[in-house]
Amino acid sequence: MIATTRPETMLGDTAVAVHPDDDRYQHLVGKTVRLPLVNRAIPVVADNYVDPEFGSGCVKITPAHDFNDYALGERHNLDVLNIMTPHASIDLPGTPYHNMTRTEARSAVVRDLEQLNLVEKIEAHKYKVPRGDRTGEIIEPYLTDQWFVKAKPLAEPAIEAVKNGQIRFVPKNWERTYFEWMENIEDWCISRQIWWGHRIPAWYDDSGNVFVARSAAEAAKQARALNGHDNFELRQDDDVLDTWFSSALWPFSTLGWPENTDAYRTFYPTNVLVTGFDIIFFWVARMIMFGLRFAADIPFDEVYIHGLVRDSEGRKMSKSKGNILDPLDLIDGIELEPLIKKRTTGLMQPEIAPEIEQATRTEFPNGIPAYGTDALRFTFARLATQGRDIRFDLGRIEGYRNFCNKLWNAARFVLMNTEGTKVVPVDQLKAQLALEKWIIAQLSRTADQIEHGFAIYRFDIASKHLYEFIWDEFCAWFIEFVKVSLRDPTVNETDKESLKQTLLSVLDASIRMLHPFMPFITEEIWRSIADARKDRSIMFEPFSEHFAEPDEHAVAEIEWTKSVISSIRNLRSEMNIKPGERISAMYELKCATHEKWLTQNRTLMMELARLKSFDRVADANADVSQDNIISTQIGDFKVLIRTGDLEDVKEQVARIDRQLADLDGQMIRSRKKLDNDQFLEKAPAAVVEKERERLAECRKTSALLHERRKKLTAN
RNA sequence: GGGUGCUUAGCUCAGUUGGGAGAGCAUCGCCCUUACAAGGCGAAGGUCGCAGGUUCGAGCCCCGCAGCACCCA
Repeated sequence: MIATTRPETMLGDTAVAVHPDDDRYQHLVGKTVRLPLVNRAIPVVADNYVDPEFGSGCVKITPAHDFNDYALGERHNLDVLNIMTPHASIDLPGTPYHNMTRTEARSAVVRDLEQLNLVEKIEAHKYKVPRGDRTGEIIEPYLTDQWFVKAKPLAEPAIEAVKNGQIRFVPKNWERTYFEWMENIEDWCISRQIWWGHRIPAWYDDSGNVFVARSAAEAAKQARALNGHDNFELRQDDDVLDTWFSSALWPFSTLGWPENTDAYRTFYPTNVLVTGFDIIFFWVARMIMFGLRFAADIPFDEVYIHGLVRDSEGRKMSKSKGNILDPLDLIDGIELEPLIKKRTTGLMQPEIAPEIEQATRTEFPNGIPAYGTDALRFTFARLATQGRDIRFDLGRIEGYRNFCNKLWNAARFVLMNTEGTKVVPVDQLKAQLALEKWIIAQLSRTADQIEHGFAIYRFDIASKHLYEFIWDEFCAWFIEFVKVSLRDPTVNETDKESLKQTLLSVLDASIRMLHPFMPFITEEIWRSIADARKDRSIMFEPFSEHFAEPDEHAVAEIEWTKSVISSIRNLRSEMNIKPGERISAMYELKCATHEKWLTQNRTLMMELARLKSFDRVADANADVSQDNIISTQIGDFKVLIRTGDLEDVKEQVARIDRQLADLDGQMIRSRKKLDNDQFLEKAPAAVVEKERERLAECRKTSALLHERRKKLTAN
């Protein structure tokens, strides 16, 4: 008793197989059985392929119409009987099934078996049916003659080239994928039944002899030599080479190979291949195999594997699925209706158009706004992480479009304030002021991080640091500092000129580093910086430059200044003081360094924190006891502000309580750690010290919050 | 069936030899302050899929489970 999902193929059965250990059928192995309908005697064979638990434990074997059956047939030397024509109709002259289509034959076979009372039962069975990508037609195995490339001898040196580090994958873990495939490589079928491509260079004569040659003439010559006469007709193979076969030749065939051209000598091997993981074995592996075989060398040193851009639901973008995002539409923008039209034309399955239209209307109710080339390019750089999927999110590109805008506006400010200022390389700046040294140090650090990011192919890291430098340091702080200083009558003209030059030159250096990520805006800004640049291009300028050692003292000073300003802003916001309103503030200081820093940056603090006065008090605690005074601290530097009317006391108390609860939790954890002898003994000293500092800091803050809370609730 | 990978804030994702988690967008509050409202200044939001283990200490290392994705057959 056997089961099948394709009854018509039983016409091509050439054996019945059972499991070698299956006691039920041991006695039948080696005997023959009679195949109904066509009355063929076929052997019973034993093979591990059979699952004795499944069905009756007997499997019908149709080598010409099933991959597994074919393999089994090879093992047992079975007849291979192809029962169909290329058009999938039955090819069994002399039987009633001859010329039936496969579906007609399926019904006929079932009917005839039923008539013979040979059908035990018919039951529904769910299984995966492979379908053609283009037509949706069901695909079933069919035995034909095709050309294969013997892969193992090619694979061995290709595996070695990666194993010994000649070729490196980035990220490295893709080597596993490569090895997995290469070490289990099977012979490569290179015949393709399509109309375009490189036609297989094999010719057949009338007697079925085959001649592989570079040209028809050469094939004819071979045929003449074999047949001893000219009386034959040669027919070239109808199939074309697998597209990857031609692609595998690409690294050297494009350079003139097999001629020993200049280009070939110069550019083979090249240094890096950038591609997607989905074609590591389709293309990358085959280029390596062919390169080693035909060009006698690896085709490239490094393979950088990037992620695959998917739609917002994580599906692979596909024209036939109608979920593609055209980069040009992201750059120029597109209205909803044209977008729908674009997505629903040329579909392979036109019936899904309404579905696509609905999905498009939901996802892009207003079409797609124009984001510009620079924003798109920068977004992809930021998204180029080591993951395998990049789910495209319009929110991200919008954020980076805003970054483009930010840069443009910052450049406007710089240009407006630096007329007549000469731009110079950063290491030639005079830069006497701490805030100049600070921004240069930040720029220098950013340059290091970018260089590092590029070196390890982490474009996301490189672009992230540029973004943060430009927005969070240059725009948010440096420009604001410069504004204040340029207006400050106590700052002398020499320093102001120097400041302008630093401002302009740091912008210049920044956009040169940004240029690979945002080519158009940076070019435009760069040319605007000096008249002499009108007919030149940023493309030919140095990407980065030499920076002197960062001045850590200046960095500490300005970072401290920033945190004083931030702390005051924080207090103001908590007290609901309007941003424009000038308030009085006081401070208590205990160290000479702070005193010096304060003196030097007092104006910056007063302006950027919107203060009308900023005076020293001897004892902050004494003042804190007054009404409407609250305080915060940066290390042991205390800041107090006088508030107006306190509104929303409840809300403030609630916030303080939340903060206190949070602090309590932290202090408990810290104490627990510090009470643990094992921790003190085994953790590095620096970690222990950090924990102690954290606890001390928490205690200070906690005390301060308690004070503030007491005052709030007392009124 | 075999292989590979993923699961972190409402969404999309970072998190580099293990030392108490970040970004963009969205959200909330206050501001049209002369580069920028596509902005400024603040804020809120996460028992890092679940359950064990190793460790003084785990988002990160190990075992198991669940869910998802892709590749090969």
